Amino acid sequence: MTIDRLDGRLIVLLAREPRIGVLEASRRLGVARGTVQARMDRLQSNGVIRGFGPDVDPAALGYPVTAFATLEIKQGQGADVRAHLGGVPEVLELHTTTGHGDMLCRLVARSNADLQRVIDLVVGFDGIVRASTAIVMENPVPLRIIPLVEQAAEDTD
Amino acid sequence: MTIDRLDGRLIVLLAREPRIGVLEASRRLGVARGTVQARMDRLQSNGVIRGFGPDVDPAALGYPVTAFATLEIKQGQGADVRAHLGGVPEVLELHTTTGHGDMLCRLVARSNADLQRVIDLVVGFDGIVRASTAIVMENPVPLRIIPLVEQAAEDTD
DNA sequence: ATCCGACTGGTCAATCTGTGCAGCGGGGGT
DNA sequence: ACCCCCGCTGCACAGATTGACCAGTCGGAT
Repeated sequence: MTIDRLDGRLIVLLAREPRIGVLEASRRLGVARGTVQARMDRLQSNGVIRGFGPDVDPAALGYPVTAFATLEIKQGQGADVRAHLGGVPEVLELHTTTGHGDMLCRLVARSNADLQRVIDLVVGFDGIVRASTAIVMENPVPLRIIPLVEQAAEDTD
Repeated sequence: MTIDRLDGRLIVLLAREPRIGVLEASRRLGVARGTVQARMDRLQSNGVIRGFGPDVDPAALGYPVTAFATLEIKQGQGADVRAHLGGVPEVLELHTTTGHGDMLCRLVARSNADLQRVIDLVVGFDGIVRASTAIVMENPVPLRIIPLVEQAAEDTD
């Protein structure tokens, strides 16, 4: 998929004011409503826009501590470990990677003390050989997509 | 902040069907429309729901490669490094952490070859002493929040 | 020259939103 | 035991938005 400048502007607009409607968006972008509708449909069926899920802040839910854990897995235990971690709510995402570890996961916890519980929960599983954890102190760049969208839109013309 | 079961059900519903309106949501949850409106307002002003940004898939934008880089920073260069990385669109998020590295960032690239360019861009900066990169192969658990929301809602009663 | 896809600008009925209202009930404080 | 307050309900209203159409225009490709 490629996106053009109008797609880019639309996505940025949606990101900045998510509650905006199709009509208002068309006014802002200076195009007809039908165009915005068509673009949004296309972006969604292309999979560029997966959806408009609510952006929930774990900290506000009582989970202010974030950490990343690098896991080393016993050969052939990958599927079991995936299933195990998938069942732990505090595991927000899980990746299998190249490099020193075999997996990388993002964890949240209610406190530093609670993080110990979560780590025990995660690591206390047979297929996991070793784990090393990095606690997040600051988040200078929160998960963002706009700069990339803008670059992708530029590259198209 | 704490959330109750109704908040939890509302968030889950919004996550599953983001385009749903207040009226339809109230029907599904079996409560009055005003209640849903009040809950949504509260969740948003509490910061539990940050917004409803479009969920953009970098892969669909032409950036199918994801990697995590652990960076070691020269003493006192933190602010400069943050600013530098903030200016790179391919840096989707950045954290400062405890542990072996000093920072952890998520990168995307157009290809494995392109990843080299991105890494050079990221690392080619004076304040960065060393970097180690892990390329993501699979993503068994994509970023999710629902299980945590459900747990938080349970814990409340 | 012609076709085609994309965009425009307009209409239509149906629906949803924001807002305000009075009534009701339980939990908590006095 | 009593009363107050807050949250929820059910309802109403005007105004705005949506999804679905349509014919006309435009530029690029064949």
